[in-house]
Parts: sequence; C-alpha cells; structure tokens
Amino acid sequence: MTITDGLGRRPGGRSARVRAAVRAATLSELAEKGYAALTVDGVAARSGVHKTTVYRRWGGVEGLIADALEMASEEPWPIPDTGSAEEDLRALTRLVVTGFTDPDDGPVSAAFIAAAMQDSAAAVALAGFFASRHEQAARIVTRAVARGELPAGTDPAEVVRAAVAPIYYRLFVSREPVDAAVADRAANAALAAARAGALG
Amino acid sequence: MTITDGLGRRPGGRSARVRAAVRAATLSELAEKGYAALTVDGVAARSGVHKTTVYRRWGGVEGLIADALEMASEEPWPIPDTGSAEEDLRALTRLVVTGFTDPDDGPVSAAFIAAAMQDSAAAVALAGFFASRHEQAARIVTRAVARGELPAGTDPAEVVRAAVAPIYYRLFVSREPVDAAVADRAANAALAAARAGALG
DNA sequence: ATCCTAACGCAACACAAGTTGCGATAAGTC
DNA sequence: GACTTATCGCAACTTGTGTTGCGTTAGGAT
Repeated sequence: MTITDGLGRRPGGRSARVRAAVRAATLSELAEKGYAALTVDGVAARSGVHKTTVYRRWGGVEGLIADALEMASEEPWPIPDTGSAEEDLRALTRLVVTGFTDPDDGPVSAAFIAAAMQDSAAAVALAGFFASRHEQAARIVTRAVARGELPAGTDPAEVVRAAVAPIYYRLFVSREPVDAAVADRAANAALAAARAGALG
Repeated sequence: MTITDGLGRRPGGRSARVRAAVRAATLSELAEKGYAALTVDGVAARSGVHKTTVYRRWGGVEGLIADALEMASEEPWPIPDTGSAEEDLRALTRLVVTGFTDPDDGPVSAAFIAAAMQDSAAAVALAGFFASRHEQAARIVTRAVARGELPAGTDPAEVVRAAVAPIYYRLFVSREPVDAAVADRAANAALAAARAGALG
C-alpha cells in the first residue's frame, strides 16, 4: 500500500512515464465508469502498464485513489475575492456544487469520498486534501474579519465548514438533490451564524 | 438485488426465521469487523443460513445493508423535548455524535453511509432513512416556532440539516475528529442562522 | 561505453466472490 | 392428512482479484 511517490531511487524516465500514465488512466476510468467499477485491470489496460506493476507500486484500487488525491490536493483552488463575504461564500458553495454535479469531475470527486470509507490510506489522503482546502478558503473569512464584516475572533475554517457541510450532507448522507439554490442557502446560513458570533 | 421483504408468498415459518437470523448476523458482523470486512460468506456462516440463500434473497453485501437499513429506519428516534430549542438541538447533535463514536453502533452507522456510496439500492434506502429522521427531528423546530423562539416561516428540516451536517462532514468528508464540543457548536450555529431568518 | 540493479513485463498460480442445476424440506391450501 | 410449490441446502462450476517467480528492460553511476 506504500506508494513510491516519485521519491524512489529512480524517479525519472520510465518510472515517471508509468506513473503519469497510470494517474491519467485512473482519472479517465473514474470519470467514465465511477468508483464502483474502477478495477486495477481496467487502469492497467488503459494505461498500457502491466497489471502486476500497478499492484506492486500502488497496492490496489485504494492506492490509485490515494495517489490521484495527493495530486489533486497539490493544485490550487480558485478562491473567489469579490470584496464582500456574502458574495465570496456564495461563489465558494456554488463551486463545490458544480464540482460534484459536473459530469466529468463529479464522479471523480465522489470517488475520493467513497474510497476514504474503505481504506485508511485514502482517508488520510482525503484529510490532507480538505485541510488544504480549508486553509485556502479561510482567506475569505480573514478578509471579511479585517473589513469588519464579521466579528473578531471568528474561526475562519469553521465558517467554511458550516458553509460547505450541508452540500456534502445532501450529496452523500441524506441523498437529497443539490443545486445552486442549496448552495446559496448554505452560504447565507453560515454567514448569519458567523455574524451572530456563533462560529468563534 | 430485489429483496423479498417479508411480503413474499411465504412470509412465515422458515423464511421469517432465515430473514431474522441473517439480519442479526449482518449487524453483528458489521459491529465487529466493519463494512470493509463484511462478506456474504461471513454472515452466512454466522447465521447458519447457506451462502446461496443469502445471494438469492439479498443479492449480495449491499442488499444486506439495504435490508438492515430498512429495519433501522422503522424504529423511532428518541427526539429530545426539553422546552428550549437550544437544549433540544444540542441534545440532538450529541445524539448524532454518540451514534457514530459508540464502539458498537458506530461501525454499523458508518457502514450505511459507505454502502450507499457503491450501491444504488442502499442509496435509496439511506435516503428513506434520513427522510424519516428529518421528519421526526423537525418537531423540535416546529415547537420552537410555536413558542416564538424562532421566526415564523422557518424551514424545520433545513434547521435539522444545518445542525447535523457539520458532524457528518467532519466524520466522512474532511475526516476531522468529532466530540461533544463539535456537537454543541454545530447546534449553536444552526440556531443562530435560524434566529436570523436564514433558514426559511 | 560499460556495468549494476531497480523497475517492469509476463505467465502461471492461488484464492475469494458469485453462479447454476438439482434434490430436499417445509409453508400454505384443499 | 395429502398435495403443491416456494424456499432452502448442497456441491460443482465460472469468474474476477490479487500473488509469486523469473526473465527482460532501461535508469543512473563509474
């Protein structure tokens, strides 16, 4: 299950090509067929890399997800900066909604959540991913506090959590439909709670 | 994957015993080993029912979960009624937290969420389960509105969602630790948002 | 240019998951 | 009590997943 993450003794050349091919194949397979249908044989066939190699370097399906997740957490998130906390939070929650309703990215994002349910390595990778996301999105709140829109002592990450949590809750827990209106309501509720000083 | 849910042509006698034995074995296996280790062979061996029978009636692991979930959604939820919305919501969120941190019930509850990620039948069953939960917990809010604690026009289910969502978010999405303090903060934030009229 | 060996490809294997055909058992009906 | 058939137990089979041993290829160092 340990991934020789490019820091192995031979990071360049063929090994790098193999890794890139497998990563790309994993994302393609996830986008097309979803997590439930993701198999090692599938990504091996698509990537042109042999099945045994994938098992050896990634350990299995969960390892593939963890690797793709690590890659995803490295790329930055386009955090909005409109000048008002209300607009910023709405844009943020809408970004989350579209990230899961998009026919291409949606299945991939959902796969990350699903994989973490079954494998501890994927769970750790997911925790890192969201820690990065919270850190990036916290700037929305710190700016709002600096402008005086929100009370001093407000916990930035907690506002972000309150804003996005209802969306994830509907998507993966209560299994209710999600759209832009849901995003706006979640953003407004988080903002109202923060203004009341309930998120300090 | 279709479960002959006691409404089959022979609901009594042996069939009923088989179903009860399999259901009990499923819950025991989940509590002990968790969802990742739940196998049809395992519940078959524990229940004394043959593997083939389980496959025929439940279809597989996901069917077992869906059946157990259906059973769980029938039994009522001890909704608190302390006289104040603040206390009620706090008790509710703490109930959710203990439901997942309890070493016996926790793995079972988590298994329901995990199963819905992979199987559509389990997803439908989970949606029904939470619809029932929302309906029951909504009374906390309707009572609070009747008492004048919360503004008229407040959406009861939306308050419940806002209160419990951060807990599920931490447990299954951002993978952050959860305790009673988290429960209290989530309840307070939902209450503040509702008082501000952001959950109408 | 040559050597060393990490990393890969390949085939065969081991194991668990799920299926099928058939005979045996016991509900439900008369 | 006798009959019909839904349901279950059983064993053999098929399929998919993951493993192992070994030969081959190609980085990286000298």
